[in-house]
Amino acid sequence: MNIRLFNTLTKRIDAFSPLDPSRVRMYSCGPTVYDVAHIGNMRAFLLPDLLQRTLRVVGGFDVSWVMNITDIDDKTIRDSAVGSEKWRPEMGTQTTDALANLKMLTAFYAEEFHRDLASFNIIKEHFAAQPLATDYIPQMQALINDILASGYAYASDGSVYFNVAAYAKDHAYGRLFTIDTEHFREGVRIDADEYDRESVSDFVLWKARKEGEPYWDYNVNGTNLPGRPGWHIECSAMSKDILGLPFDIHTGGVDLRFPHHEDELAQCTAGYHEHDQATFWVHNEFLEVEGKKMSKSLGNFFTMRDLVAKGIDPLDVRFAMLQAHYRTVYNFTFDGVKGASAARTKIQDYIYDVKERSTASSGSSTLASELRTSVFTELADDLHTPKALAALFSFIGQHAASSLTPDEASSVLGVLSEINGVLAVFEIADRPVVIIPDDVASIAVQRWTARSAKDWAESDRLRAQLTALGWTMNDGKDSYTLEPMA
RNA sequence: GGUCCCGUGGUAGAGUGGCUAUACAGAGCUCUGCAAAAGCUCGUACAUCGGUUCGAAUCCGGUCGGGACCUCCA
Repeated sequence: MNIRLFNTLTKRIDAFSPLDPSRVRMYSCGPTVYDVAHIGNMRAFLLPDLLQRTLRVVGGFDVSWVMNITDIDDKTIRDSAVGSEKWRPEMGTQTTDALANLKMLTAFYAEEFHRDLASFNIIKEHFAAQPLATDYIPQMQALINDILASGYAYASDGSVYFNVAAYAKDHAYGRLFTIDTEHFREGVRIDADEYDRESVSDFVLWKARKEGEPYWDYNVNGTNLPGRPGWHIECSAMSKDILGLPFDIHTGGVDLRFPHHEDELAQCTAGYHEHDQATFWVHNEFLEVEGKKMSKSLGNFFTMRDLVAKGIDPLDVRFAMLQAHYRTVYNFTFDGVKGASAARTKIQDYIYDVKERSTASSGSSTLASELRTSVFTELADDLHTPKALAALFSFIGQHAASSLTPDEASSVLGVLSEINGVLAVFEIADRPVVIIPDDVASIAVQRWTARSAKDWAESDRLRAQLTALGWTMNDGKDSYTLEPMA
């Protein structure tokens, strides 16, 4: 099925097709590993996951998905410095080697990051690579050299800056973001002591070493400029090295459109002489919590760990996020997650029921292909997950599991499995076997006997006992089932 | 200061110039000894004030509110 995507570069929904028909190459801006992921981060990681899954399952493409890990920046340096309050014993023992300290801190949070991704069913097998910025320093330095050679950068006090004005004379700057040059930065406070650059809009490619910070030597025309890479250069160099330019899709949060992505693009044009770093740029909107911007000061800032500690299943959060389109602000609420949990359970139960009715065969049926088409059409339309879920619910409402023939059940199950290949919030499996404790089982037997004898008083007494033990007894026509109460 | 986006029922969240989103929660009904499950039905919605129109929640403008970017930020 053909996939359409909103492209920030063209500012409209375009039909997608990969440059190389054999595979889609996709790069996602990943986390800066100085802390555990919050739910806003999770939404940003959910978008590329949904996208790559949709490309595979709905589009039928092979996907090479790369998500970088930024392990060198102001925050990771700050938090890994000797004497940092953020240092935790689990990270190891700090030494006078600043780079080693940085590596310990970032390795610790990278590990946490992988755990958070896994809890969201974003699985490592889907990644072609998860490169660390510090492993690509030579490539970054080479790119900066190329940009210098092109005349779009200058060195100043040991740092190297990108010259936006010079670049803008020859190339479009502001392709992903409409820059209002008339009022650019008017009224915006600028840290006066921070820069030696020629223009406030110039951005740093290489930052001069500060005492006590990790650094790499960098030979520029015979002069050593010890320092570290700027943030934007990391993604340009890694995406080119791993995927090659231009590649198909670049993803990130809306906040990255400018300056991060705009600058990545400019660097690739200036240094690699590629007009397009990527042909499609896809950005997810932010989320709010209870209608307000998530912030620590408002007390509505939640990490995945916070939610898990509250007893929330991360997959319920994933499901809740699927109910909103990725390009709209999503209002995260605890009631919403509770509702999402109920809704997810309903579909999961349906899947169990269908599985029970299905045969081993995996044929096709009109019903199944209707379901497939209705859901896939929505996913193919700029990842419209809310409509995809609505289509799924409508199908379930119209086709109770009990109404399906075994062959239909088999084919429907196959389609549900395909759908779950994108949504990734269900399990396609037999209903888990409930382990019934002996005392519960024996009371149930007694109650069934009493009930069969129409001894309602005794029957109700025993039901109360089961309820007290946390079990619900469901009376059927000829038999009963027991299930633990939620 | 500039440039944008959004404001839908108890909640989350689609969509559309006149025709059921969907889900959760709630109410009623059916089925049941009772219950559970399941099925059926239902409810008060489109921030506000004007304008355009035969007709607007949907288009235009003002107001109020939330948010984004211009500055590290998913």
